[in-house]
Amino acid sequence: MLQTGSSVSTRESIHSAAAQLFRSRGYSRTTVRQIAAEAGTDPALVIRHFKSKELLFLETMHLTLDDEPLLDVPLERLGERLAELLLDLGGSARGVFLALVHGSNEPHIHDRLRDTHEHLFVEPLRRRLSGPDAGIRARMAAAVAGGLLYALWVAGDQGLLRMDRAELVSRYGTLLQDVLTPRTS
Amino acid sequence: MLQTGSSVSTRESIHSAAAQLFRSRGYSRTTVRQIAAEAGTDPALVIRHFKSKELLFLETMHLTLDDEPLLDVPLERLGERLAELLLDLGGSARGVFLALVHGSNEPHIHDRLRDTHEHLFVEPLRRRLSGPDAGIRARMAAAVAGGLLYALWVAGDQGLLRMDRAELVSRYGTLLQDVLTPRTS
DNA sequence: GAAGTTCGGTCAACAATGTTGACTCCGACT
DNA sequence: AGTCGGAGTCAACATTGTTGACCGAACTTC
Repeated sequence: MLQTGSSVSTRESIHSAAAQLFRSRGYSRTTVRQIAAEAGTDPALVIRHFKSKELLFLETMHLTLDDEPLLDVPLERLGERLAELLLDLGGSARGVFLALVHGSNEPHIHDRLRDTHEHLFVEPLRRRLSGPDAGIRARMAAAVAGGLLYALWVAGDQGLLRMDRAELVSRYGTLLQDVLTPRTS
Repeated sequence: MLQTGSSVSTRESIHSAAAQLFRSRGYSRTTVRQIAAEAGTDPALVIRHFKSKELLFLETMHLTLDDEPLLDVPLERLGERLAELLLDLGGSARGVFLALVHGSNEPHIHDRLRDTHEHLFVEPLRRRLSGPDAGIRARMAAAVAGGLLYALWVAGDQGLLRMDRAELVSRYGTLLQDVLTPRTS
């Protein structure tokens, strides 16, 4: 194999520098030259390694959720557990989510956001539900979950942000629970 | 008065051209030169009239909601009415909402989105509610409402988009109603 | 060991972007 | 008549993503 020693390390330098910058500054506000500088290399090399800024973005911005907590909880506590999961989702997840939302003006990034929404929220919930409208309920719960992240992070609702976490978990938990397993009033 | 005849008309040409382009192509994908061409004028004039592309964006992208339908409906049908309102919100409102969401990487646009969320959803609902937790319920309902628009337009959930409108109104209506006026189970 | 090929790296350049400044022009007021 | 202010035009600037030309080193092949 031809020398890959140096290439791998610089490629990874670019990758991690890009991930950090995209998370903290978003897609449009981070420049290829910034990434190159942070990685200690040349802007041209960034493009050479990842073809384009957009592909680099797509390669670095992955949002995953450990869905074990959603699987091992009894069905009647699924809403509460999901609420906990969402409100504990801080740090890097926030940056990735916002970068995807903000960048989704770009078609490919929009596709990525759609996929993320699907297999981050819809699918795990769908697997826990049964009944003819299980799909619909899963999608609605996913929309409610996304709505929480939207209100907190995208819209920046100060009222919700300042709320006591326990109360928010409780209220949003029962709300999600009602969507997932409706009370047949 | 000094000649304002021509200036007003070109200024309005720029305004409407910008509004249309921002709505259909978003903030980052519409260029000042495109706006100028559409308005039949010069890129420099666009900046001269509106100081910057961002200020032009803020001046054109306003999202308003006719909240009368939320005021004249009995309280126990507020959720359903809100769901109808959200799902009828098509056309230009969709473009403005998406432009704000996508552009809110920019701090000033983020402020605008926060204000819009506040006085489009939170305030009208807050006014219809009473009780010690009225503010919280209004904010949560606003988050759910935003979540619907997020799932439909930002994430582009195909499952929800293909759903029967009447069923979506019914399901989301009762969901919102439960948030606004909780059943004390 | 010599030649050659392939890849990482550097540099300069390109087109397109938002924005600015210099300059012209024309209508309005003194 | 003259001057003043704002609208319009044009050329330029810095910055953006991206490309192509070159260089050097390491591995392969004879």
